Amino acid sequence: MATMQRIQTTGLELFYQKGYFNTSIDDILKELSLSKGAFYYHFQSKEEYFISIVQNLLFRKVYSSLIEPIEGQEDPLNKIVACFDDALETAEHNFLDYGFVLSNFITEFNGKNPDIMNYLQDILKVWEVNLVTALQKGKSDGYVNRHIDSEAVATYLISSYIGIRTLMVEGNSKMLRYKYIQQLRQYFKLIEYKEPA
Amino acid sequence: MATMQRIQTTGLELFYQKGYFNTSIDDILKELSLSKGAFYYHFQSKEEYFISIVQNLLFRKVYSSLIEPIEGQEDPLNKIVACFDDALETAEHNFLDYGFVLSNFITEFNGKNPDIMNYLQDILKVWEVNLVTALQKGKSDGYVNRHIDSEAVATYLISSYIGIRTLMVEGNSKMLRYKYIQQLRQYFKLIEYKEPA
DNA sequence: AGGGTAACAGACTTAAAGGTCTGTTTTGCC
DNA sequence: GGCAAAACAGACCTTTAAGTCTGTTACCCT
Repeated sequence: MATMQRIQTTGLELFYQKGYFNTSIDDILKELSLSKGAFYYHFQSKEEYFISIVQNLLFRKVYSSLIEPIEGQEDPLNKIVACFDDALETAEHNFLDYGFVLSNFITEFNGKNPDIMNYLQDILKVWEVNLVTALQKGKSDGYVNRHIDSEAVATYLISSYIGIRTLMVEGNSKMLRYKYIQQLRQYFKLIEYKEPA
Repeated sequence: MATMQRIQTTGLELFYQKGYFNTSIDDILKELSLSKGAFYYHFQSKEEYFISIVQNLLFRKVYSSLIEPIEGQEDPLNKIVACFDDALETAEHNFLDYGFVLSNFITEFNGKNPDIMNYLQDILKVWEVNLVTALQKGKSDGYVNRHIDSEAVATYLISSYIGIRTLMVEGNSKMLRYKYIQQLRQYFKLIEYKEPA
């Protein structure tokens, strides 16, 4: 793999684990057995470097795990449950979990770097739009109740996911996941299409 | 106000706004026009200082805004909605919002300082226990459906609250709050006691 | 083969941050 | 008033981290 990509991959891992401000360039280079020269040959600054990670790796990561599995599918509600459950299972199996990458960064950069915040919010926006689209399609296809507010549901879904991932860092993630999915299913009972009596 | 408390109060504000690791002792002292000598007379280290803030100010803050308004009240579901709505309104009126203090710190310290993590998780635990108790009491008092899993509901509530507060940092907090409360009410329709037919 | 450029090594500079230490001021008390 | 202890000031030390710069190695192309 090219050096530049290796630096990005390792950077995302460490930034995720320790946070952006708490991870030094030296930490990353030590992990890779590389030198300052190598790093600053490929990137102008730590900030520009981080942005490149966000736009490449982070976006792809969120997309492939939370957006793509739902996009264009039939039966959005069950797909969403399955997708969220998969994502939580992955998190559960990490020995040490560090929360939801995207929301961690949003928390870390809020009020500090509006530039980076925009890139992060963009990813959230794509996710939200995709959920709304899926719900609307679900209405057309007879899976979703036509009276629900798709945008509000999408917001609520994202909120709860961000929150449960934050809670899961504490340890008892298996139980949390179970409870969460259980309540998500309950919630969806209100959202799904009901046969007219 | 005593110097020690002033240092704590200002510290919580700055830690909240800029994060713990991104706020220097000098930042806080500059804000207060105090010197290093004053600080280290009252506190042993930055860490011990932060812990004192968590145990005093942070706990009280969470307790008074999210726990106390629900504790021991009748009709828990409506109380929870009102309480959450109040808390979100406060956040909404901050020109610059920095998210939910408690979950911000949890995100920041996770994997870095298990000691501090415990103190933070303790606050979460108190919140959760209180919600569960309120829901159980609601069952006895005929406000809450006896078949619901109180612990799962509490977890789901905390998750969604943490999440919506994270989302609200981006700006359009008024709309987010509206959508969130709307969906929360929907969700509670499943939870509330239904008159036997 | 050799020259040129891309890719990298690593010492160095500069700034900031946590913490120490010595000295000074203020306060409470007899 | 005087004195001891609490409360604070601020220079200083040490470490760390971002970024620079000069020099060296590896690779490609004719």
